[in-house]
This record gives sequence, structure tokens and C-alpha cells, in this order.
Amino acid sequence: MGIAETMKAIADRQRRRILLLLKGGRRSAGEIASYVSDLSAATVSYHLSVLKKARLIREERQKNHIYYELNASVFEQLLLWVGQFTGEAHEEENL
Amino acid sequence: MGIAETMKAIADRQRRRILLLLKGGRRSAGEIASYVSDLSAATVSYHLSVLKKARLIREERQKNHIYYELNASVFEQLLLWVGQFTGEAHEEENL
DNA sequence: CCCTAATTTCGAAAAGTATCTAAATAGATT
DNA sequence: AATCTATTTAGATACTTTTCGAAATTAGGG
Repeated sequence: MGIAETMKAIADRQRRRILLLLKGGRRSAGEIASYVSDLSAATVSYHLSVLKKARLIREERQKNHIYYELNASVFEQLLLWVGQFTGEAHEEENL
Repeated sequence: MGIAETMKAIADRQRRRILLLLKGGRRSAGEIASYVSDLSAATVSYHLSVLKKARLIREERQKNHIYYELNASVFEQLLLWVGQFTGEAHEEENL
């Protein structure tokens, strides 16, 4: 929970690959694993659990598949955190 | 260089503490070390080097002090990366 | 020049993370 | 229930990062 967990989750390259894939819509664990095919399914599952704990993705079980999709709200929080260093996303007060 | 390095740099709690301190203006290595006083000066120096490599901070030598300050432009890039996951565009004028 | 203060670099230990294979679980279908 | 498929968990190992204390470096002021 919290920004710390979110940042750590995003700091890993493989997890970012997964997030970028999910930007294109929801995917099952298997689909994700075959996209990130240089990793074993077990490793992908581990990364999904990290992303899930950080609430960057949500899972939805359906039939005998588990689908994952992005959870935009956590990205919003992250945006706010980063924004504090640039002069807040929607304002301009400093040149 | 690149988003990977930036994210890894920001993913560490101590480094985020340092960045937040620097939000208040530039500080010497020593000032930073006494702020993050639960770490040794050597460790703080290591973190500063990581932040510097990621170009999140810039150093400026003056007298027998080394001052550090934030480099907002890298935060902007990070903002763009994160922004792609939120519906909100955050496209201003850059690049 | 030497002394002192500020900071970094070195080498090593501890802690944390990513990855694999193999085994376990869960659900659908037969 | 037996089995097939999808996915996770367990346990082990390799890798990476954080941290420290001690030694080295750099710059200024007598």
C-alpha cells in the first residue's frame, strides 16, 4: 500500500512491459505469459501478484481464466506525487 | 539513462526523502546527510550518486561544498510516462 | 605546505528481489 | 471422479541493492 509499493512495482522492467500490454485492454495470465515469453509462467505470476498488491492491476476470474486489467486510479495518485516536483500537473506558476 | 533508471532511482524510500528535501531548495551533501541522519554520510553519498546518474538532481560545486538541487525536466518525462496510463492526457507544449 | 572539513570511493556484509523447476490448486469438461 | 488446462505456490538459487566503516580525495585557510 502507498506510493512506496507502487513505485517499486513500476520500477521493474518486466512489470512495465506487462502494464504496457494491459494498456491495450484486459488479458489473461496466459496471454500475458506468452507476451512476456522470455519468462516462465511462474515468474509472470509472481510479477502479476506484485502489481496486484500495488493495486496497479485488478484481477477478474472468469471461466477457468484469470483476467487482469489496469487500475487507472493508482496511476492518478502516482501522477500527483510526481507532479509535486514539476509544479503540479494542472497549474503553471513558475516559468 | 532512460525511464528505467529514473524509476529505479525514485523507487527507494531514502532517495524519495532526499528529493522531498530538495524540493525546498538546494542543499549541500552534508545538510542532506544530517537530514537523513539515520544513514551514514557514505550511504547518503551513494544515494546522491544514484539520483545524479538518473539526472533527477544536479550538483554544483562551490567553496568546499557540493550543492545538490532538483532537475525538474526529468520529472516531466516521468509525468508523461505515468500519464499514458490515465485517461488524462497531460500534454502540454513539450517535445 | 600542512591541517581541517566535506565528501566520495572501496571492500565487504546484509538484505531484498527475480527467476527457475517442480508440485499444488482450481475450475471446466467429459 | 478422472482428466485437462490455467494458474499459483514452494523452495532453491542467483543476482542486485543497500548499508557500513575505513581509507582516499578535494578544496580552503592559515
